[in-house]
Amino acid sequence: MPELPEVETIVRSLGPGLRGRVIDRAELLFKPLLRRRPGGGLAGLAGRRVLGARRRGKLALLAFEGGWTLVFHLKMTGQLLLVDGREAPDKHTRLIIRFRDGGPELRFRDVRKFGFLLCVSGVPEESCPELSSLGPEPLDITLEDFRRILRPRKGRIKSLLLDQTVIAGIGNIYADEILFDSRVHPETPAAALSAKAVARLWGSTRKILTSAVEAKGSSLSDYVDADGQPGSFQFFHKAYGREGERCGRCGASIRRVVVGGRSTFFCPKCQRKRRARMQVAQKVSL
DNA sequence: GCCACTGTTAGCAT
DNA sequence: CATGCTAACAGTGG
Repeated sequence: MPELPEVETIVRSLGPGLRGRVIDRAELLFKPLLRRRPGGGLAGLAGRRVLGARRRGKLALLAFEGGWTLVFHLKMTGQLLLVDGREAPDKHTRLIIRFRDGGPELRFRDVRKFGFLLCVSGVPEESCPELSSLGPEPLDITLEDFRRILRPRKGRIKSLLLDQTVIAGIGNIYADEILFDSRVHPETPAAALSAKAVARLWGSTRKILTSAVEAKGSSLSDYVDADGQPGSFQFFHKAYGREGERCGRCGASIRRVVVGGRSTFFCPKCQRKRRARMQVAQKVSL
């Protein structure tokens, strides 16, 4: 489930262990992993020093001296791990990068083989569409801009939160948690959201993603950080994966439906489609 | 064994 | 263009 909080955690746990080290060689064990190599291929990595690791959307970027960058997408089951080279790699290891100091090596593991790697020379935002097509970062965008990107959209809000060209880094788990927190029904057309609902959605996005980063992400099956440590945000999920359990706010039973082909968990009572109207009616009757 | 399901998204159909 | 569905892969659980 590497979404924004998981990729952020991976990148943070990678930086201190990689910065300043010089590559000896890279061994590509699964050729299709390397989707493009405008920079000339992985052989050219030998002798290059790591400058740092950063994140954009769900992509992890490793920057090297000389303007080279490795861009990883972990998709569903990808892992970036720092491990002792004496440990034998398993059959899911797709790439190994060794360093001249003989210290821990960087391995990319990916059970389902959906992940990919790009090797780029120059500014990656300028040369790869995988980066330039991404929408704004959800933790950087202002409420005003958030309104602006949702207003013209006809689609269902959940599908839009998952659309990386609209906003980058949110996946299925955090979309459900954000919608639950903001009490917005996942199937609400974006254009139909009230100004208040959009403001709550923006606030919940910041709140959920920030606390998920603090908890080092959600570990449900494969995700661990570069040191092999799981995150703990799964213990704080209030909607995702909780079908049939009690809603922590109102006690109703959490439901599972399919929205845009994705499992969607929500509270049918807290997250109503025409909530604003109902509330007015209730207030009046009081 | 078979079928349904899984965190993502590119690519195709509508 | 926007939106919706499926396949790509491997593993797991019923």
